[in-house]
Amino acid sequence: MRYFVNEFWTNAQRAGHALHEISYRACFKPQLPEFFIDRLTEPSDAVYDPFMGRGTTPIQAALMGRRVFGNDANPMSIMMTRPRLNTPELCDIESRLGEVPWDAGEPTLGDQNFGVFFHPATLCQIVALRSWLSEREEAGKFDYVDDWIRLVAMSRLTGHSPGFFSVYTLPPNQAASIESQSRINERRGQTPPKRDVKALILRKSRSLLRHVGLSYSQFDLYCCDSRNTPEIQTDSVDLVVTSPPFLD
DNA sequence: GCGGTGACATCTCCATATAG
DNA sequence: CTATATGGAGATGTCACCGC
Repeated sequence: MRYFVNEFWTNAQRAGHALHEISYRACFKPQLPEFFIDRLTEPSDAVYDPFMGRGTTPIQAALMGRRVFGNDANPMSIMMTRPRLNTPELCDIESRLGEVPWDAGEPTLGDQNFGVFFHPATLCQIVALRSWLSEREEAGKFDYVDDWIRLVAMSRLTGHSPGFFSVYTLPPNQAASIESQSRINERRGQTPPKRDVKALILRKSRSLLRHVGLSYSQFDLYCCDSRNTPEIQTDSVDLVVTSPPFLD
């Protein structure tokens, strides 16, 4: 048995299951919920995070065979968590990506403001994917493969290496305004290069799924004020692991 | 005015994994 | 092995706004 004492924030403790590797404004290491889930629950017990954020606690609990309850007031949380609790096969992702009409994207004037981040051809591909996913949703065809593709696309939008859709910018857990990105481009003497959206989504998917995937049905995710979650029955949860909203 | 404050705004450096 | 990709509950600098 290995004990990590006050070592949950160091680089040495960062390695976890590949499914955790989604950037977010703030994210604790999976070893933290793992530490408590391991000691305080048994398989099939229910674990709940009322402020799940990118979903580290639900993902880790599911990996450990626990039942999962998750909640966050931010609707993006479900988009970032749900696809990783029920992962598609790589071949299904690839064939679905093949259905997207990548050349049909028509950026609006508003979209074109993001030209400081994206090459025009890349922007067209992003817009094509966005429209296609919206149409799938409206037609009631949106499934777990689409859910996965949306998550990976969101996680690839901007970053500071060629694995992202954007030109070099701040790290993916940070945000640069359009004005500040103009300054970054000028200082570095750079313009956004062409990027292959489909290829990058596939590459990140391969990385996220390089360990065993998750096919898990025992999860309930909500987008509520955590003070009022009537769907979660009294006494139905064995352990709460969370990190409440913080001020920095 | 003045010091303290802020789910701010902007940007750096380093450990680790992986490719070659 | 070396080179590159990638992720940072990070590390600082601004500046409107507050109570006094």
